[in-house]
Amino acid sequence: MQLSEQELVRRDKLAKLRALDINPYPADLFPVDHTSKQVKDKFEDGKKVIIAGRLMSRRIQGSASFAELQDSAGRIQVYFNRDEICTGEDKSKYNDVYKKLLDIGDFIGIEGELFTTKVGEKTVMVKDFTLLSKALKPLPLPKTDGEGNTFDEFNDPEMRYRQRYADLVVNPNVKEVFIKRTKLFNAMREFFNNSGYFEVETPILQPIPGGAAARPFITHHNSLDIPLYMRIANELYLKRLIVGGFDGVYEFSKNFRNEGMDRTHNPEFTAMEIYVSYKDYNWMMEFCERLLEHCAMAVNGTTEATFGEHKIDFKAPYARVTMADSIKHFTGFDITGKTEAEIRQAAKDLGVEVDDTMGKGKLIDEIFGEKCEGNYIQPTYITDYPKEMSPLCKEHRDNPELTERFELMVCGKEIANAYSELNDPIDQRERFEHQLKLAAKGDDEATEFIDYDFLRALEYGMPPTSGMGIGMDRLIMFLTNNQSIQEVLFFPQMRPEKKKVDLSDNEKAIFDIVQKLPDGRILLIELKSKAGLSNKAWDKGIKGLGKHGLTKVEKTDDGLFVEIV
RNA sequence: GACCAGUUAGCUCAGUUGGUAGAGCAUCUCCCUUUUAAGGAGAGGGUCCUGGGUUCGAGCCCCAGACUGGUCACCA
Repeated sequence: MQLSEQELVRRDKLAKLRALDINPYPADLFPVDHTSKQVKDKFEDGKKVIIAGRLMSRRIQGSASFAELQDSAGRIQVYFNRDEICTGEDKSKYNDVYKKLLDIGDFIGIEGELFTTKVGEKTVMVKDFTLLSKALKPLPLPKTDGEGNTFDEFNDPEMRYRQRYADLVVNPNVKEVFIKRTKLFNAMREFFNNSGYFEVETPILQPIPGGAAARPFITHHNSLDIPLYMRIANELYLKRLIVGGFDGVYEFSKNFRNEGMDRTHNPEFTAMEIYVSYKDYNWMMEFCERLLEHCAMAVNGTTEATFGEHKIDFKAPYARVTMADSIKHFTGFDITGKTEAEIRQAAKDLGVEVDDTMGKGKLIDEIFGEKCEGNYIQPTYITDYPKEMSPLCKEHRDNPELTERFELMVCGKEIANAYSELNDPIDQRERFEHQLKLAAKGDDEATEFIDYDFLRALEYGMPPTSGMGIGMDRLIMFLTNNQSIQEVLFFPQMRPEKKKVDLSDNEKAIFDIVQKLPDGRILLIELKSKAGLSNKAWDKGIKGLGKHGLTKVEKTDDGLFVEIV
């Protein structure tokens, strides 16, 4: 492993600390009694506090120094004064340990007294300090001035996502996003629990990946010798629980889809699904808007949110538009009562790309996606989707071509999807079979598995039920104004980091020659001609060997020599 | 999958027609007892993403590749 100069310096300091009999990684608990925030909130001159955290900045002025300590709650200024820390003759704890052997990033514990500086900064006067953990790698440390301008921000997305731990230490706004994420989950859970619904866990490893159409991750169970799939949705399992007699069940479900990755898609993501018996989708719309209003308040303290250029308001109620009305409004074309051929022609006339594998439902969805979806900025329910694209949804009570389904659109993106759930087992079986036909025809969005156990459950009888799924990652993106899903996942999926090759071919070729020399030493010119490499290859090779510390070039009066180190 | 952009010191970034690789912060040494992007003086630190090619000479030009970001395509 190649260490940078700064890393070597820190390892050297580690050794010096040990030589002074200071354990850089002590086992003892440190009796912290205040956070940085508590120090500031309950500030009293002269109060004794014990705090701990990372040393994040230092301004050393000879025998006194100001520094900043960062803990989970923020930062607090601390003041190191030589004569306060070293009350006797021996000043080495300040002069050597503090000034020379501590670094930015180290965890230290401090016992001190509160005071206010001449410029009015609440500060902890250090009476004694303890090294709690030495940092061997320098943090990518941004600086912020008095006006909040940040300099040298650690902002390379690749580095930030690969080293989220460093990102969280140096970018406080990143931590804020994840705090809000957890607040969202807590608020939603609280809302459901207060409504009397029951949080459950259902299988992640499923023999049949149902409840959605997506390519699953496949794995294999050795003892059973069967394929298993990582769930793409949990819908069919939650419905089984409604069959089993629960009134309302919900689950925060990590789902896995083996599809493309981009700004809004990660292979694993979190959906919340809830099913409530004896309700329909109209009730669910009312429930959903109350839920989101509650969550927005809990996360941001207001129902309003900014997303990119848009101001959105989660205050209930939300507009409701049927899909047919929406298409009519934005295209002038009325899909009501039209045949598949007529709709296909209309799509072509509107410039929407369609092909012959698309059924009626898919065609309507394409038109909606292309011409309408993007227009809904404020939360809006789009209702009454075509039957063909909703195989788990109950037929509309007034129109057999439609389903009782809504999606909630925000900023042109879907964040919730809900049905009056289909509970007619015979209809459900026919819909599944129809999906199989669509899949055979080439529709890659059609489900190609039939879950017969789920059909058996329905045959025992499922009460009328409304269910809803919410994309939690998307929702938190809206609530924190992040355009990328990677910003709201601690550890977004990345390609593995490339492993460094030990020696390149050029380096090997040259090193082989050097190794075979009787005295391990040769004129550089001679070695170059023996290697027979192109100028560039030679240059790269010999420099590379030097870097790896395998050979060195020595200049003497007789010329340049290469020798083995 | 396609196209565009990027990859240079620990971090953020410059880098001239192709001619000894730079700055700020960080690091190291010295000075400094109420500073706050502290200050002053000095020093060290580089696989210019990788591999080929052109050239007397490549961070820069050409080819291939890796990774990242963006846009599009895909995505119940």
